[in-house]
Amino acid sequence: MENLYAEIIIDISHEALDRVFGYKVPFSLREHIRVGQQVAVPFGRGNKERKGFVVGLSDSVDYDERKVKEILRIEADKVTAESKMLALAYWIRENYGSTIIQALRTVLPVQEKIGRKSDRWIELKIDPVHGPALLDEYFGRHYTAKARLLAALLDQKKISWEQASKGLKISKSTVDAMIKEDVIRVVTEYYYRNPNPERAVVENPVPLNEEQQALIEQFKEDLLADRRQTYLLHGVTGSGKTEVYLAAIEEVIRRGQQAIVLIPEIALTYQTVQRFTRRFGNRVSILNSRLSKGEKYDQWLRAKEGDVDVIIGPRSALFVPFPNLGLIVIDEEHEGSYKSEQTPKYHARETAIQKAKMEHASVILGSATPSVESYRNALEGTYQLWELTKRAKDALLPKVYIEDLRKELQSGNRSIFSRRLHKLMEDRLAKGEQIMLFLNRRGYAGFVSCRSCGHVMECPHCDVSMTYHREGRLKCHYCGHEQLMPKTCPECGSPLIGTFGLGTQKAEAAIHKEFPEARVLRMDMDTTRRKHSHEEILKAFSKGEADILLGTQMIVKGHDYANVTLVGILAADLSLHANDYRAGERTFQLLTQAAGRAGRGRKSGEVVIQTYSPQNYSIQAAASQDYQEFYRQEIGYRTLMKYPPIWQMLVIFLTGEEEKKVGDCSRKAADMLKNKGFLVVGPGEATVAKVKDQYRQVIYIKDEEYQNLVRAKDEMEQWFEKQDEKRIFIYFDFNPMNSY
DNA sequence: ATTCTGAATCGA
DNA sequence: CGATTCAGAATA
Repeated sequence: MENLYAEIIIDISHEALDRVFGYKVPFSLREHIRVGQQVAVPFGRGNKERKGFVVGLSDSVDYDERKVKEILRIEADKVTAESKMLALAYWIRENYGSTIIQALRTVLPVQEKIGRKSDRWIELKIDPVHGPALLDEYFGRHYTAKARLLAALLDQKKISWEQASKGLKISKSTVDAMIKEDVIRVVTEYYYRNPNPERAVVENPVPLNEEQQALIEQFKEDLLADRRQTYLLHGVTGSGKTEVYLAAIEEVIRRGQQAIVLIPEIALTYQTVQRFTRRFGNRVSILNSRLSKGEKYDQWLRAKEGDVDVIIGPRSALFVPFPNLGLIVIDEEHEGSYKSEQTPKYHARETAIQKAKMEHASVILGSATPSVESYRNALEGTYQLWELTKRAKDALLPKVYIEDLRKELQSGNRSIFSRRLHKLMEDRLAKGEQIMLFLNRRGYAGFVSCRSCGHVMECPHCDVSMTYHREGRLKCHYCGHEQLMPKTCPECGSPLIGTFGLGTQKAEAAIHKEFPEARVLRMDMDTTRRKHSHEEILKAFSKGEADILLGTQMIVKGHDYANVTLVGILAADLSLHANDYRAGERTFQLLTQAAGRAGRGRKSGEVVIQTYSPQNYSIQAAASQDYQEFYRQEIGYRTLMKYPPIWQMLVIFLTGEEEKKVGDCSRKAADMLKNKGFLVVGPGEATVAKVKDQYRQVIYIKDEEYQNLVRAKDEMEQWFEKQDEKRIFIYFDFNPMNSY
């Protein structure tokens, strides 16, 4: 018989090992080995045992046959990657830059098989007709334990092991004896761990309005005509996007297919799951990092075995192995959390579209403020544009004021509240209506500096200012370094050293000072550290336990409060001055969403946006709730500056301990790339030029074609290999979501 | 990532 | 000159 060989990817993430190795399949594994399985193999000079993925099987090997080693065994407790997952992993590696093993780990977020949970039941094996006779016999012989169990079984048919041992005090030997007598039997029922806490009470769907119905009709038509495409569902807050998702998923389930629903963050899981469970019952589950290993594995298995139709989760839930995927929904598709922060830095939206293409499924992207990329794709016809223009019920758009903080300062108002916001807050507090205050806390809130000499306290390992925390401690957000706040300035010795900028704690203090009667709930990193504190705070607020909810971006998402009639955005600019090309887009999205929180009930709402740049188009467009106008301006800027989505951009990020080496290497790399004809910007220092004592340089490459950037990445990798700089590390990020 | 190898360095 | 250290190569 011919030999069988396997192509194997070794589970070590290193460029030099980023290729297949041929191994002999021993005779004993011949029948069992499959592509995608994880195996143990001897590797390296010491034949150290390593894990690997089988990515191919063949009857020949492209290597000196005498040197080919044998596979040791198949790893039975590891999950197998299906071939479609392997294909997706290769696509991710190609398009985002990583080793294949990193890509494989990405598409297999659940790797470990965990033992199944089960219940043991004791059942009667004999015909109950003979029960009373046997019971008499037991009593006659004073077999009290046996009699107790038999009596209970005659009464209940089926008793759990738990109840038998704890409640009836039956020992295992009694059970064993009765099994031997063929009187009873023990059955083991396996069940899935279920992390969905919702009771499956299915309600009738809310009837769709005309707009929604038209979209679903088109979706049905496309399914019938075997057209699969990506739809961009653009609908203002409160226009009923979720109803469209639900109806589309229902169509897909009706055809025996399954759906994946991606949400931007875990905090939104609870409310989403609630709505989906009300529609689809217990065939809805969740998959996210908060689940235990066992729960994760069970959800993965349920999906694979067809026990659920819908899986809800963040980015990584994209990789659930449904047997017949019909639809992927990406809610709030503009959110930055859909881009992975670790290598491979894949974008869940693009990857979902690729996955859908491979599996012949549809994709629905939903947002009130679509990403510029997606909206452009929709306008160009790459995606199908779906618009929802009517707000559900009779809710009105809120009235929005822009307040110029420069003018406030000129007229002597040094408070964090503009006069208008102050007046409106007084009004709402008097009427007993609720207020949300939103602090766009990105950037320099809470830094410590000296009023005499201007010295700013910086982290000794990173090139950033340290943030003030309670109890006089200074913390670095980049490396976690902590030190005590000095009493005097370390530069000039002046005692006038203190915190500046606007943080949530400071804002809370200001509210207490100006509105001493108001009850305030603060929601930020500090107050939501505990597991469910997030939900608790929001629940308390919705129950009316506070008048004012003060918080960072986390308060603007998803929640509806009928009694909130005033939303204040204390400093709209902070996100505007981030140094990346998405700053305007992010500001528009944040402001639009924050404004959308006002007046979700009967009462109409008002929104006050406080800013130092009242003329900025992102702020203006957000105030008038005019997405098209924002898009028109933004796309003009992107075109002018050759930024995505008009052009494509690759960030090459180099770090190392020796400042000069990193600089030299970056310069040489940039020169090399320029010589190859790429449009190179840089190299330059990263925004934060040093983190954890590692110096950071960035090079930007722009091109009209994404594939050329992939080529640039490949060129860079090859070139870097030759440089032999062991102490420098490079990372790639395509069309980045954050600044460098 | 880990191991093995051979060259470079060290100490007597 | 043997022992020790270290960078480099190879991994099937």
